Amino acid sequence: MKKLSVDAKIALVREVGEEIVGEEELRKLFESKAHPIAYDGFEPSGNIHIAQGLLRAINVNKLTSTGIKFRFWVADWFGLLNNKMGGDLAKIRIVGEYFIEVWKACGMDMDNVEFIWTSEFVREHPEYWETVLKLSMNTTVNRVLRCGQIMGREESTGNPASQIMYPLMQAADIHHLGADIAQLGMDQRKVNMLARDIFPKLGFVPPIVVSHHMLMGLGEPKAAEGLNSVDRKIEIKMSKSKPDTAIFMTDSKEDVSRKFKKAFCPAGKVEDNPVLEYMKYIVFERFDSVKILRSEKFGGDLEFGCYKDLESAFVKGKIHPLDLKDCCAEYIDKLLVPVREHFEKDKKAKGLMEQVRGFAVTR
RNA sequence: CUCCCUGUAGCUCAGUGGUAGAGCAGUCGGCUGUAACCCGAUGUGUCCCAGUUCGAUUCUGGGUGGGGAGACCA
Repeated sequence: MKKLSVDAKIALVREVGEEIVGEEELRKLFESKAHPIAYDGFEPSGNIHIAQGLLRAINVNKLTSTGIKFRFWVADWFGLLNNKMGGDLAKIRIVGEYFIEVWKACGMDMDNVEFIWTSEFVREHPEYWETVLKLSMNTTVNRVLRCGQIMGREESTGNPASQIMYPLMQAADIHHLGADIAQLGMDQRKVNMLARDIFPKLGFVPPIVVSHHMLMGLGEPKAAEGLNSVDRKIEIKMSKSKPDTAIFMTDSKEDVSRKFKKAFCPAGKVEDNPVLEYMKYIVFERFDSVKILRSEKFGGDLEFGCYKDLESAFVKGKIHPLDLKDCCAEYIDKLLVPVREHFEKDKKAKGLMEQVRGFAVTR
């Protein structure tokens, strides 16, 4: 691996982080450690879409290229707490294995990624609970409840006490995983901030928080009036509960093009344009040059070497939304080909996929 | 453990002793070289069981799920 300067490393982290809290600490971290630890956690649940698959891999690889080692927290117990897969731990574990296979297949830098299962880790580290209790003593019920959005729950009848446990446990994760950096999505920032606030009281080092962008869903972003920018992003993010506005890692080519065909894509507009967004965050991250195929009737083929050029051409009306859609679908599909192949050829992976497909999706 | 309230379409809710509606969402079609907007179409749902009744979603009882309060400590 070629040596990067601290500035170059920080620049890469900035590419991943839509928000970085503690940038000065990040500089010191890179100056003092060759291999800082970053963590991300995920609840295994049902299908895995490209924001969790492709985008996650892109971000992880950027960070590991700076020397960062990633710890992936396979949050099986959290999934249980959040009633994923009907609260069936056995199913949750199978889905967790399935997710890992997807990342293997889509090019994640597995040499610098370690997967740690919550249920196993906690069993081996009972001191984890002491941290949970101490955290609970240093914050308020209101503050913990305000972290509720990290559980991604929409409406719910009743307020399970798990809503208290979950954020406290997640904060404890950061410490016990030895994470210097909490590298989760913007939807997880509230717990990370909670951890930054409380950790000093317990004598722990507060994490640097690098929050990545939440890829929006393919539908028209609605119902977003009156929300602040973070809440809005969470509201319009890609969600497996709206299957036609999310591209899944194991979707067929036909699924991909059908979904893009239905996608919201206002001509010449950059804001709230999911297709353009996927071009930026995924396609141009993985391809040096992108070709838009058009018949002579519409002006012939176009080629772009970077996202900015494509964006300005689109804004000027030089690219029709339908051509952009077809192009984006084509390139995303190219990225899914190896995933499909893996799940076709690898027996273990194939078995996992079939089991996951057999599970009724709870939420 | 006791009492009160409550359970109707994916969501928010109407409604009637004679086999159920609205808004939003969704799906489909039309319009545009995409989608959206707009227009049109589209709802195999009354928590479960028993009873009363010619007939219950509507009444009664039990069960179960949800919410609230009380009781023990005083």
